[in-house]
Amino acid sequence: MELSKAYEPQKVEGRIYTLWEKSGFLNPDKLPGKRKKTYTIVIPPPNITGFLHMGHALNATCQDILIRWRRMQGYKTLWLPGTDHAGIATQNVVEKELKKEGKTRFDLGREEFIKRVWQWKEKYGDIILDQLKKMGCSCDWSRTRFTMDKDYVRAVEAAFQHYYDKGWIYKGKRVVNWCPRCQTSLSDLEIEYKEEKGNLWYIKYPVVKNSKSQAPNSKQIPYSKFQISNFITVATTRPETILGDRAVAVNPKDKRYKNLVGKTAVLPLVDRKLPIIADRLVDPEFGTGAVKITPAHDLNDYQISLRHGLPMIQVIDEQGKITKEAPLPYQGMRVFEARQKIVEDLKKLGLLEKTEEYLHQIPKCYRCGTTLELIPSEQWFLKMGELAKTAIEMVKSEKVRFQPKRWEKVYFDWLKNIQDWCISRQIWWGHKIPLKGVDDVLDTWFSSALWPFATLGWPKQTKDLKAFYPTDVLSTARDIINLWVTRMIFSGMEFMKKPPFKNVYIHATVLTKEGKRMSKSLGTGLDPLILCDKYGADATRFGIAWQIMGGQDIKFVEDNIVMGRKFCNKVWNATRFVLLQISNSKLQIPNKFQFTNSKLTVADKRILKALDKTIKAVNKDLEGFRFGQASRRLYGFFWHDFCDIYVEKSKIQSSKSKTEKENTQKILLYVLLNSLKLLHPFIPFVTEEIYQQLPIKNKKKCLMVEEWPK
RNA sequence: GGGCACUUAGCUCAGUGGCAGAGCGCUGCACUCACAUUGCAGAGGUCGCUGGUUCAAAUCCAGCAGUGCCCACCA
Repeated sequence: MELSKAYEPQKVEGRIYTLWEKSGFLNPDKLPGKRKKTYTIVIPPPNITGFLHMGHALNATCQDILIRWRRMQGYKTLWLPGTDHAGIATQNVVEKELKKEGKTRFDLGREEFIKRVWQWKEKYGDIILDQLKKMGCSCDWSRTRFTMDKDYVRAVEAAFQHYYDKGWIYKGKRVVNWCPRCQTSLSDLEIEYKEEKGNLWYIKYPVVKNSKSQAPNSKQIPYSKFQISNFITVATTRPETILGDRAVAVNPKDKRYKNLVGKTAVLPLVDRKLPIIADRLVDPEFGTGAVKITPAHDLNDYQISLRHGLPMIQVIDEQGKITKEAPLPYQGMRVFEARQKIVEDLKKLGLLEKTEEYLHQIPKCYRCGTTLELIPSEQWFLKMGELAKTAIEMVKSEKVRFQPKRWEKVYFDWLKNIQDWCISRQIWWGHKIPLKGVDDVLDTWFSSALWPFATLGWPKQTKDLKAFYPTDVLSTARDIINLWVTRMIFSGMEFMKKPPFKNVYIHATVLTKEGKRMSKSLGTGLDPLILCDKYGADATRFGIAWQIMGGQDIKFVEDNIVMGRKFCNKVWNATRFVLLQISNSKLQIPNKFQFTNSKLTVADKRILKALDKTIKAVNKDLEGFRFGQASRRLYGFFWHDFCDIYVEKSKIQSSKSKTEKENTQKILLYVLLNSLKLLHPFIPFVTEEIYQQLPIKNKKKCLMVEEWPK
């Protein structure tokens, strides 16, 4: 047999992936041998709008290394793939398409629009899964799931019903984050804050003259029907919301305003009476120490309003426009427009004391970037009390372990201050809330929360569910610890009475060389498939794995992929050398014991010992999710111990006896074969290709199902 | 405002108490040799700064400076 002079991944990868698919070994039920213990990973389902980015590539590499390693160790391994319908994200993409045709989703109507989304899904939804194949991922494609499959819909309905029957789902009018563009409420976790320059406006509110007192300086002012005595100044970043004001609040300990508490202020432009109240939430250090209270459009103010029994007035609607509750001149104006006019009007009345520049965090929709409004709205909520308690307990008792451990803190901090989960969304693409007369759909994460067991057939008690639940590892990004991981944990406990996984591996974030976030919109993204084309999928995987050190973020440099490519070529060529040394007739793979009684040279003993040490160390590394250490160890062993030292020494044969020469040949083949096995989880294509071409007798059908070295 | 990380060679990073390391890049030499995607040799570092603990500190402790990320109701 003949290997080309250099390894050419383009000629190999497609063919080898087909070999794996045809072998059936991606499916745990078709793996050879008796396999009692299972090892399961469910993939974090990428959005159907998604394309593979470096984060996916890294996560896919980690998961595939683990799965291939365990598969070779004799586990019944399942890596279950799938995609998420990603409510808002997908709806937005399809809406953008419609926009090109000059249409909105309302032109089509709900039913027609959803049809459109399904068409889109059928056409593009699986692209990202094909990209995972290019990376060499050994998922069981026969079990691919989608969060809106018929069976999955049943799981979502069953889960909803369960919570409903328990009385944990309720309807409530709350001030929620609202995206005027997506026309839906959003949960706290779906907000992104962006720092923007704004102003802090200081506005003078007249104070009504106490009817009993005879203050000499009281007067009637032209713009108010009330007699006023003096003014109280409040500071605000959003003057347009004054239209919805219901009170002015100060801190109860603030001496400056002691006399004013209990009196009444007048809301400029509206001429509404506002009680002046005291509440501990008011920070006397900020602004003037007096704050306007707008219960309908601010979360703090809403809290305060509950304590003081203040009613809401909604002055901003779902479109982000001023409502009819406001005075006529402002009605129908967009928020920003109204802001400018109100500031002008206040200035004219001499009620604008001053304006300061102010840098603050503006809430944005994490899907479309539109500035969010806070508006009161009827929504469905899921009570979090018991569920949160269970979730905390699972991690505290170490039934679920975070890896690295420090991410526990993010998890606990969120759960300890948790609010009830707003599970309704006013979009069209998603799971309809299974109640009569409700058009809302469920938050995407409600269905994602069921992923580890709904994909295995729940609520039916399937064979798969019994065999593969709970899973072993969840490997995911840190930014969805609370959006997703937390919710899977309490859902798993609620419906399966067991946590959905034993380990949560929070992988590194891939940054640019400059330490910035990789993002498509900023043009700082890097397409892993381009790297695969340029250097090969193995090189890309190895280069990525090389950089995964202790969960530290990775400033990505291509240099490591170059290293990966060189390494694959080295493995290829070392094989060529070994094959030249051994005879052409098919050889039996030497077993370890054959060496123990033979006459071994110092070099022989050294390489065998080094191999042994490497096997043990790599196992330990992988058990601890230390992918970088494992790849460096394998690299060092193969390139230096094996190629530079042992192979080079083997070339000097003149002084050797016949036995020694035979030993050398056996050891070359033995070490090579074991190296291929050890390297296979990291660089599966090249090692499989070589294995397929090795002229040895007792071969398995694929290296993928060879026995892991012991 | 709170939290979590990070700072070591030109670049990207290992090393967590005992002679400063890797990959990439760079310099020189070597292609009838498995591999020039190679081999051999080499240059390159006050381990962010200041103190402390120790026989011994890149490593442990304290403080400072800088960078990044996350959370948060300061209007």
